[in-house]
Amino acid sequence: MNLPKYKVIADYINKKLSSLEWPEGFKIPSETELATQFSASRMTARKSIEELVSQGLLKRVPSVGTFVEPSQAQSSLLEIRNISEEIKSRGHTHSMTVLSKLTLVPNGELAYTLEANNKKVFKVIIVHLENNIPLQLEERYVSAEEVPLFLEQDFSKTTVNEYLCSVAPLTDAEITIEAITPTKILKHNLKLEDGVPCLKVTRITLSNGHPISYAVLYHPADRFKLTSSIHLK
Amino acid sequence: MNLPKYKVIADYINKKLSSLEWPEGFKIPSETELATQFSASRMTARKSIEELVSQGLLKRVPSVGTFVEPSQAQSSLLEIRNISEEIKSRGHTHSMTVLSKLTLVPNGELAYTLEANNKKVFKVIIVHLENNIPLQLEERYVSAEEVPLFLEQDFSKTTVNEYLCSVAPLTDAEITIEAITPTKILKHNLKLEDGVPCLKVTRITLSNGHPISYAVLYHPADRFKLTSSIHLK
DNA sequence: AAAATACTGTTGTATATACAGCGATATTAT
DNA sequence: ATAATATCGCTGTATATACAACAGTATTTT
Repeated sequence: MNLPKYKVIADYINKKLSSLEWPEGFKIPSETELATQFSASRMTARKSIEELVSQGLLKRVPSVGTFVEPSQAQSSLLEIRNISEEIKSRGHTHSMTVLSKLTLVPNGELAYTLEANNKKVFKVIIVHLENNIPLQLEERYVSAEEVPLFLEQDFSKTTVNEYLCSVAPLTDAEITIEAITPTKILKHNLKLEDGVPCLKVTRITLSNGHPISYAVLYHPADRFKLTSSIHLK
Repeated sequence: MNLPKYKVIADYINKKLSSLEWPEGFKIPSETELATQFSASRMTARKSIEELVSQGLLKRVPSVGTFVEPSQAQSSLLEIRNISEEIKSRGHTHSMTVLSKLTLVPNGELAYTLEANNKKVFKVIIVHLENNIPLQLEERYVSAEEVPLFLEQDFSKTTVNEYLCSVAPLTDAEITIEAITPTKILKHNLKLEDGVPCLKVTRITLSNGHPISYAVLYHPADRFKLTSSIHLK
């Protein structure tokens, strides 16, 4: 690993925050102090702090100092990935059908988000069924570099996410939720009635700062809701 | 006005973007070009660009250039309540129109979720506009018992959430997200084209274990995405 | 004792500079 | 023609430096 220096400093601060060594309201070392501590220039230390400020973890008060913010509400949106669990918890049967499985070299946005320029990416398309009725179409792209044995798995038995969790620590996720009008193919695969819109959930998953998976999940609007409980601190 | 120079440059870029002079996909001038144009240093021009990148308006591709992103509303899930902040952070104007304001005694599910059997509940319907284009229809039910002075507020100036936050600590939220086909009234109020589905976000907010608000937020699918970054512990 | 003043620490803005990494293009060699 | 090589442009990181603005504290003056 060869992280840039400002990341190193940001990681250091992050650790202090997550360990609560620097609790809510704590005044963290000044830019100058951090700079000398890490033999960096003040501007570099500043950049680290600003990253955390933009994440809402710190707050700056001009002429006074930088302080630890109250910890944010955390969303349990993670449950999205566990469609299998969710179906089983309703006492229904969950099954999967693998529609396709292939290797490609992406270009454009996909290459960019997966940091896979001129590198191989695996793609699978899977339909998740609840009591044999389609509930989700999963279109999944996985970095071949990060997860080389991906295609050898049997995804009618193990879910993609279960497998990914077992081979790499998933550290970050970026989720986008949209409402869309389904394409013809989507309508066919999800056995949709005319006029039923779709929920489209796009999820980019990172493992230690590197993207390993790009998932697009489609749900029929008439059979699916996303729910999440959040405790606000 | 005595704006710092990097703000001046950022405003300049923003103007180019909102006027569509620099359309989606356009490669904007490089850091060096902007710097010389404004007689600033490269680092200052860079700071302007980075501000807009963090707002999702621009995207940088190392060694290649900086490009205009497709304009789409973005919101992190925790900021759902803060649509006003979100719009302002994009340098756009946020305005609200109150469509209706009334008191009712609910029955059925609403009475149940608000724990308001035979009790009064306030209802308001508000349209949120970004640059005078509707971006959200808010249908809000608030427990009269918990927030007795609710209807006396001017919700064309203060958002409902700002007010609720000021009178009660919001501790928990339960969010449901759906895709729906808009009703006629909804189509009219959000000025929707035919065939455009809607994102429907339902949020029940609790204060110390008691529900105080039931909100239904509708967003046009072609103008809005919900995004959320999550750090997985 | 109270008020005015100076000092120190911290963040905010701005510049000039340097080099690394990489994509794209042009040039040269095969 | 093709392949190897060099060059250029652009972003990314890093440093050293300078000054402004302001809060809080210490010191001096009244």
